[in-house]
Amino acid sequence: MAMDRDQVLRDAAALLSRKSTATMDEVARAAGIGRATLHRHFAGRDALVRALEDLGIREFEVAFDNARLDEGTAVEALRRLVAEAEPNAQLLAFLVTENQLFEGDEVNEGWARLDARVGALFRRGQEEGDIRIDLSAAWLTEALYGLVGTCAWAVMDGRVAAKDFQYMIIELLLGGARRSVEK
Amino acid sequence: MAMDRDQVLRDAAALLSRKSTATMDEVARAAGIGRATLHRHFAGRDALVRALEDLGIREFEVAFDNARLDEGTAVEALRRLVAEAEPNAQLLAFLVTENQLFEGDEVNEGWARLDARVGALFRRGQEEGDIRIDLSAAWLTEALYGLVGTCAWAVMDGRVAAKDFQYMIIELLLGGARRSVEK
DNA sequence: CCCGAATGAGACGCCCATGTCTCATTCCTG
DNA sequence: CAGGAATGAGACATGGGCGTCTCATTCGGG
Repeated sequence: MAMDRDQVLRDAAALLSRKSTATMDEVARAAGIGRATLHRHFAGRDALVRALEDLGIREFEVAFDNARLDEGTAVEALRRLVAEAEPNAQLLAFLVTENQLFEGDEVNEGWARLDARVGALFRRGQEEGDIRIDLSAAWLTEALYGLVGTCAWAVMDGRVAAKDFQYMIIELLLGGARRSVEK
Repeated sequence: MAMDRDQVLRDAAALLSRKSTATMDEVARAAGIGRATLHRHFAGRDALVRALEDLGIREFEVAFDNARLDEGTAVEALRRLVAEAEPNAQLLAFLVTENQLFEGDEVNEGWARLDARVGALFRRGQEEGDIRIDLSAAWLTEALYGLVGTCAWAVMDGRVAAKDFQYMIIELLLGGARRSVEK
């Protein structure tokens, strides 16, 4: 029928990224379907959020695959990763803040997988001597998520130009704000 | 009487930082007062959040003052700023995510003042030649907030040691993750 | 010591989002 | 073209949090 589960999830993500308290009715309208239909496919709001979580994890698994994190230097891989993640930055921003709600109870294992891949990437960079070892891989992982989410918000609010998304994140994350004579 | 408005706000902030959906009843219990008393002092949940916003802005105004943003180099001032902001990092993390809800309607002007001060600090650093000019002051401001919030979450989740708070933020923000031969 | 103000506990009623259900309609399928 | 499945719109009951109120109790100033 007209109902495309993944498209509905994407529409829901687009709305909830901006207004995390949106009603099921608002989500349904945003997706162009009836509230009843929304409930037929997602047992409830909770199930919808879980589905969004699954979608996000799937998207980022793919993004990670496309970024070929194992090829080239870790720095190069990181650049590719940010580029691949950009289309789903809003979804990430939503899920990161939403996850604060899941207080320990049954956190989706997918996040651990993603964390592990990002963490491994930073560790590889550290072993190769390209990434500082005084900043833990765990923190760099969190910081990457945080910066992506922050930049996604900044773009939505018009404080950062959309075209600068990748540059702002990568340059700050890798090079920092301080101006150095020679890197 | 026993009711200390500011202390109640601090208790509320401590709880809401961890569980942003906490009930008015939970907030009251966390503050050690009755729900009725809480309502007597704050017209409603919305008023409570606004009061928290005011508290946060006041705290950061003071933190900014204490950091003496105009003294020394911008980089030094930034270090002092992060140090001064640390005690209120959780509150900032809460307010930053909560502010996403205030969709344009009557945003507290205090944020603009704070933004202006941080932005001016980064611009000063750029003019002095210590801060990169290819990263806009607006983005650096957002990134600072984002990193502080992210690190606060990471500390709460135990992914970053509390004692490393300032170091992780300042070093990443200023120096970036990339290891350079000489700065 | 006394009196007034503030508090805590609880009882309501209200509102809104949720989740379920029905029924007419539309759409695909065979 | 006919039948069945899926959808949309709406009605309905429910729950939970919110806001208000009352009343007994406690605290503190005079």
